[in-house]
Amino acid sequence: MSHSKKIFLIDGSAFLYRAFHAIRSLSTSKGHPTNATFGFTRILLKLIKEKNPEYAVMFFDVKGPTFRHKLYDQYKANRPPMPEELAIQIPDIKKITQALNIPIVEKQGFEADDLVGTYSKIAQENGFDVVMVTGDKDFIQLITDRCTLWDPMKDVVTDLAKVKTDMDIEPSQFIDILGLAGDSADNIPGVAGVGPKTAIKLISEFGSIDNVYKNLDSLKKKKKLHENLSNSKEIVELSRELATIDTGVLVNRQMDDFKLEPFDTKKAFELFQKFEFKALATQFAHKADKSEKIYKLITTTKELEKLAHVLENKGLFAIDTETTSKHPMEADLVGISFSYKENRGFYIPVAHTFPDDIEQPKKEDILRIFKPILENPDIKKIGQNIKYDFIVLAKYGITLRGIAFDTMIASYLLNPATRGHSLDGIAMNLFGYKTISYEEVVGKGKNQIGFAQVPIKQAVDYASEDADLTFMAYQHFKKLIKDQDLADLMQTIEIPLITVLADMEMAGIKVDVSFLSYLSTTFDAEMQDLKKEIFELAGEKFNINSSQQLGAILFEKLELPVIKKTKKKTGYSTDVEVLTKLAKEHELPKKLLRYRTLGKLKSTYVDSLANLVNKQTHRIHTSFNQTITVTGRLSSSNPNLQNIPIRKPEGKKIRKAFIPKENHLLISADYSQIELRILAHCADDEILIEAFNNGEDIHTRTALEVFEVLPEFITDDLRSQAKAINFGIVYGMSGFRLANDLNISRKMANAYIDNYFKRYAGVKNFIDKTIEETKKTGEVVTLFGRKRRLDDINSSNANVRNFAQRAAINTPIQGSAADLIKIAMIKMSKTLKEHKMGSRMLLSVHDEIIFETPFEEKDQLIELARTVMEKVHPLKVPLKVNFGFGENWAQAH
DNA sequence: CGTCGGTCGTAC
DNA sequence: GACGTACGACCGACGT
Repeated sequence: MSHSKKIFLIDGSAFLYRAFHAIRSLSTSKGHPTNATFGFTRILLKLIKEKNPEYAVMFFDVKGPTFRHKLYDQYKANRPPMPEELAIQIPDIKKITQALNIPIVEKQGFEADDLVGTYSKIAQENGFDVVMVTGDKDFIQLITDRCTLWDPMKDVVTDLAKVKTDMDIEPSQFIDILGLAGDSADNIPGVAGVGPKTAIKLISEFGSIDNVYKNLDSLKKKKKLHENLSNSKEIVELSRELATIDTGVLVNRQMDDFKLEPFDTKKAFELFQKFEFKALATQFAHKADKSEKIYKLITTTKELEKLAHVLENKGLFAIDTETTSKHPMEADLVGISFSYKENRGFYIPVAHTFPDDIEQPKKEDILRIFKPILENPDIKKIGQNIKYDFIVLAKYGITLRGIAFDTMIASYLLNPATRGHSLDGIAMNLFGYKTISYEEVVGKGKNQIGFAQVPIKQAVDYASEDADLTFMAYQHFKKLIKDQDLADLMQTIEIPLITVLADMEMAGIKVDVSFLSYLSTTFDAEMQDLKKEIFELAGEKFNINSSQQLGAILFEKLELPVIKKTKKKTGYSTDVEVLTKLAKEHELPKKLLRYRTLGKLKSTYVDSLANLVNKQTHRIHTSFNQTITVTGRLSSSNPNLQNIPIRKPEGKKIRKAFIPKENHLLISADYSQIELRILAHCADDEILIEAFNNGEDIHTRTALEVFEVLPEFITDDLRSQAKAINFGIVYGMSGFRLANDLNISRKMANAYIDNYFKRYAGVKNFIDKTIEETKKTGEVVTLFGRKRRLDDINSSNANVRNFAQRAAINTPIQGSAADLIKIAMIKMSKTLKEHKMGSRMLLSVHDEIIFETPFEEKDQLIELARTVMEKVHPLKVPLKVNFGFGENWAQAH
């Protein structure tokens, strides 16, 4: 077997364009386009991965005229100039090529093609096999038994044999084909009426252009062709010359210059970070130098005391707990790690069950030694999602005090639009550091073990690293948070909120399990009946929960009218709107609607709630997530207690299952129209402010203004239409949507909106100003300085841009409301403690707080909560809180 | 057998 | 195309 060396000659310029057009839009969060860069990088990595080249070189065109322009002034004259979006990516692309250590060659006055041709020749003379990496057919002329063509995007190889069989020509004859056919992309004319097919036929028949013209007479039968050829002799010569790739460019590089070096991983990583190629960045993350890290296992009493002493003296450290569950209310402590300095970490095993010969310290000793420090508010603690650690430690009688910073929250505040603020991700982003993954330690799938079963030696590295990186991330984030003016928001709202939420999660809420099981049974009974009837109506059994199968029954078998398609156009829509319309003409959709309602309630609420009741507390402990939403709202999960039904009677039954503990009431405190009040404040709108100051019904007032009728003519229907308009304003509504909602014509809906903006001129002005400002700064800000970047507001895509515009209106309103209720919760928590109340806050549902209050405290609680919540922060309009109470959540509302 | 996108429906 | 913010159940395609 011969082992001649192989070199890859890459036509970089061709790939620029192909990558640019293959990926339509991609850009960094700051709006810098990266579509071409990404596509280019992908091709390059594919090449390297699949072909593992020993030698390679990348060629680019150089701006400016080439010898072809001198031959023919119209050369490439029809080409539009390179799009600006692409031009600005070229330096990026070159940087990446350099980081991957692919040599770049360019030469003034020549195209990449000519350099490929020249080096192809030189390489072969030096005994190399050559692969020309390009999608451009012109290169066929260069193919030899030692030189092939590879199109990496289509993964097609063209070699000598293929040229011969497919076209029945020698590669060198391909130039003559181009000469006859021309190339519209390069504005090379060729012969009129002769395209690639005719050209191939002619050349394969006659051998060359010369011979075609020598034998022109034999084509006389084909009159038109004969005529065109006769008229084009000069042009054909020119075209042929233009299509000829120059293989004799004067160049000065040696083959050895193209021997590849390993990637500059660090540089590549940094570039991928910069361009926000997350998967690639992860792939290129340099394993940071772990040798400088010192992680220590702490087991003896002496060591425990020494560590405690050091932590106390430092006055600031990161803490992380290892446990048996990711749900803190279910979790038992397995170990604790600390770090007070970068690259240092300490791990205290508490309850490992892996049988190794390391003796673990006694739990009582650990708690005794560390409790004073952990509970000392003057010793500052840093955590990554420290609410979790707070709850775990609370189970061991430790109240974590002095929480000063949470890296997860910092990451969130810096960019709330990012999904996920895990320590792994943060370490990657800040330091390009790849952490030991949780899976690496505990395995995954069915082989997964609990952290307690992890050998202590392994746990030391994993757990210490978490504390260490938390500390390091803190140092970085602290500065970033300050620089971005987020420190106030962090210190006065988000950090104090952590323990408030932890208390609420620990408190949980009691549920009437037997009532839930009764609901489950009755829902199920009705569903079974409906199911039978639906199958009879359909004439067959099918999966009712499958919208796809349902669509087939409704629209194909029963031939009901198709109202709308699903978004992806994959099928028929079967949502409520559609089924409600169909219900008028057929029983099946009617029954199905009922089935859906019950099924939803049963599976999403009744049954799943019953499963989430804690075995020890007999209550449901949701998680309030502080780092999820883009606007600053909280979210709730496991279960989500923020979307328990209320609007329809069957749904409302589920709220009856949420009950207070004995001798207590549930009290709901609900901000009235908080978002519209914030709008009134931000927009400084005369009518809105006046209406709220006078305590008017805001929807009625809107009806008066928009419909221009006298108060005595405002019907319930008009009021509810006005309500829809008010909602729409906050969400950045379109006439289309309003028309749909109100079942009126689009014209009418637009007229309402026009009228609204005429009357509420402050609101109109606020919307215009907000969008204008967002265009300049690229971000929106809430009353308390919470930020959300909206770079899409300058997008050239109207859909994307409109979306950003609506978000620009909604975010300050929704986000400021979130700020306010968070402050109210913090103040309420403090107030309840100061007054030594038996009442507890249990839940928060965006504009509502739920309390569990001893019977005798009811009036006091309401009075306190009213004061705290209504006076939470002065606005240009008063804040109003409505209270409800009762022996279940349905009554309290 | 897990993952993930699509569809649907619940809340504020 | 067409109103903001969430969570989650279920299906079905796809990959291991």
